[in-house]
Amino acid sequence: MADSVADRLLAWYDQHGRKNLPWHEDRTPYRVWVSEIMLQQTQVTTVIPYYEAFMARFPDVKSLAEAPVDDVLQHWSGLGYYARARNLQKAAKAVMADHGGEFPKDQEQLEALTGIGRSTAAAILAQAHGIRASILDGNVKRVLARYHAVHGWPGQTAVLRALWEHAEQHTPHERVRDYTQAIMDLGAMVCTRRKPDCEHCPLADDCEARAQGLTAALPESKPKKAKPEKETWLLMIEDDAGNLLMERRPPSGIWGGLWSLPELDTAITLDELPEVAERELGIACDDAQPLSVFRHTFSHYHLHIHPVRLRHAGTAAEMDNSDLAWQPREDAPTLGIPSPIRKLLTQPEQTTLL
DNA sequence: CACGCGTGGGA
DNA sequence: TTCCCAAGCGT
Repeated sequence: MADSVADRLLAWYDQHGRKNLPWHEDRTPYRVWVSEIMLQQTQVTTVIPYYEAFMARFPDVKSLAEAPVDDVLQHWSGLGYYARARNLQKAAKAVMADHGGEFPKDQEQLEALTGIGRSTAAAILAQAHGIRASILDGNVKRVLARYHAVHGWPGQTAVLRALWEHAEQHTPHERVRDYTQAIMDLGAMVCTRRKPDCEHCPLADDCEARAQGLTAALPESKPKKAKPEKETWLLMIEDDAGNLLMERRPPSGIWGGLWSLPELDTAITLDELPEVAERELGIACDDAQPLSVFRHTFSHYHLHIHPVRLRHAGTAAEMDNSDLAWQPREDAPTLGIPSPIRKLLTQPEQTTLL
């Protein structure tokens, strides 16, 4: 009989595993936690520079808890899934208020923190404390779905239950920290979604998917729907000094909590625009000019964006509305701004024409 | 439970 | 150009 899955993964990890990622040094619960949240649905190479900057600005839970939310969102700007950033700070405040500034070493209490689910809680326990806990991220799901030839899409309850069961069965009692990293690394480096490198896989000998010729077919993926087309109108209101009017988006929905251009979700004529802007925003403007329409693709839909330029005569006064702010067009470094909007502001001529 | 939530890179 | 995906979680 071959060595256990854990033994083979650990031996492979010693030879080939990733050990020099930024969050591998000084594995405090805080540093592990921030890395795990950033890495949710986000690739390692994307995360690295964000992680470095975030840690420099917010070196510990206390600094994160006490920071202005716009400061946190600014450091998340471009990473996507912005609820993660808001939840991160909410959890940091809870750690300060309810746990004396120390992360609980308990799965249940970790999961009670906003944004920490079963897998992230386990990762913190295993990586920061070496406590035996099982993770099940996309990499592990793929490895286990193939090794055990689990059919069905991982969103299905029965499939998820089976995968969690396998994950817990394989988790060793020793070297949990390395094992957790090892099985993720195998999924990321060998047992990849496309073109898996089975020749160099330590689990190939008794991999069920390999034996049955199902490697490419597993894990199965959810049947997808066509992306709907949506439309929106964005107001680029500029004053005489070249400042643009920005508006904070509502906390839920796309780009929640970030700063963007004032938005209208219904078409209106250019003639009506100044009146609507005055009524909705309290800003007097004129000279409405349509710019080139462009299309931005999100995960679940396409968005046709109609930018309209408006002029605000005079220089902007202080706003009494905290969800509106005048910002220089070139750089708005203290605010979290979504990438497509940032692009529109800084290089409007380079946006794709329709 | 199904869906909403972003972005940049690769095929 | 277009599609798909990558260290999930909240609702």
